[in-house]
Amino acid sequence: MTATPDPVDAITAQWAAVRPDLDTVPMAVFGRVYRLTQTMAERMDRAYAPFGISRGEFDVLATLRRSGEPYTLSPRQLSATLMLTTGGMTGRLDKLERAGLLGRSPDPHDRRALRVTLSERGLRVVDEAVAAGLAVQREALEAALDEREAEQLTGLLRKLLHATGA
Amino acid sequence: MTATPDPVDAITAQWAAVRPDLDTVPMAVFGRVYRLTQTMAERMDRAYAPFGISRGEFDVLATLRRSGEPYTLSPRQLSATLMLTTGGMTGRLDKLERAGLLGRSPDPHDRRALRVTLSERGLRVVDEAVAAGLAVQREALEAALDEREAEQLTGLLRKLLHATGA
DNA sequence: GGTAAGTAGCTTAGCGCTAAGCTACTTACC
DNA sequence: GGTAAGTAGCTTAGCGCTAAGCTACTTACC
Repeated sequence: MTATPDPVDAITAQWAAVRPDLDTVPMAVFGRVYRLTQTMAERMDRAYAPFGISRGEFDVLATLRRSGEPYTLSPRQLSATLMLTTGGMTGRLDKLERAGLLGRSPDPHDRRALRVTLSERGLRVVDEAVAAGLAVQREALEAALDEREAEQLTGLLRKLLHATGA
Repeated sequence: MTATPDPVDAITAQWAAVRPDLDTVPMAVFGRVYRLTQTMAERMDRAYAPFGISRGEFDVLATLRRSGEPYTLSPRQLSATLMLTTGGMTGRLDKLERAGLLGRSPDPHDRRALRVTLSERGLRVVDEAVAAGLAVQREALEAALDEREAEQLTGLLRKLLHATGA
């Protein structure tokens, strides 16, 4: 292992010292996955901040955007896609509606349901924000890995994600 | 790409359809990192539940445990290691102290400071819980990757973590 | 057409966190 | 020894989430 050690190496080394019976390979992988999520979360927050939205709010706008025209989904579809309770989704939609980034209208076919639609401003904001977010991620990725390695990493993560039942 | 597609492949495909100008490689990587954290978080919660502790509380006990005898650190050291505000740490320590898994005592050299020490029960609990948690992670890892791949993944993640400033 | 089971979106209580600010110290410097 | 700056741990207000439960529907089946 000639690579520069990182905080996770320090943690596994500590465990190896006090509990040499433990296999530290799993924590070497998942510890880094967890920390990557943490450190990137901060960076993404900063990328979306100029647009006045949080990561969670971006996710709502992005889900509507990538569903294609007319950029309309139900709160239920959104909460299912984003693995969020309906209560949590109500809060996010309230904030985004107040900010004028989307609108809620009655579903013409089901009187229990609503249709959530991106506003023109919402469309503009998400189109700029997604580019800003991708730029931050690409910067981190390209600073660390070449194209072949990035592809390799994607493949390994896909396999692992399958095994965790995603 | 002969691998079975996963939910992240579906998302990148949707983006490619509506915004073909975007480079989806970064989201293919970080989207999976994020989802892995999410799905494993649920599994780890279930692994620690029999011991009556949450993931966050486990992290406190584990940090004390791997610091070695006498399993003592200050609240400040703990909150710095776990990247948590001191207010958040106060709450975790309160819960763990009430559960009898650790104790707080005055620092003999600095009257502002405290010393947090694992109780005997805390030591037993964390030793069992760390094994239970590792078993869950090992199960997922071994179901997905062979030894060479796991090593490769660790190396790629270490590089990427460096680039995100960890 | 009537009724039971299911679903959509919302409200509420509670949880764990952060940001800000507090008191009680300790440290550095004159 | 006095004073300014720094630090430890705590409290409080506010945030975004979940779990549970609600009303207003829709669907399936007799």
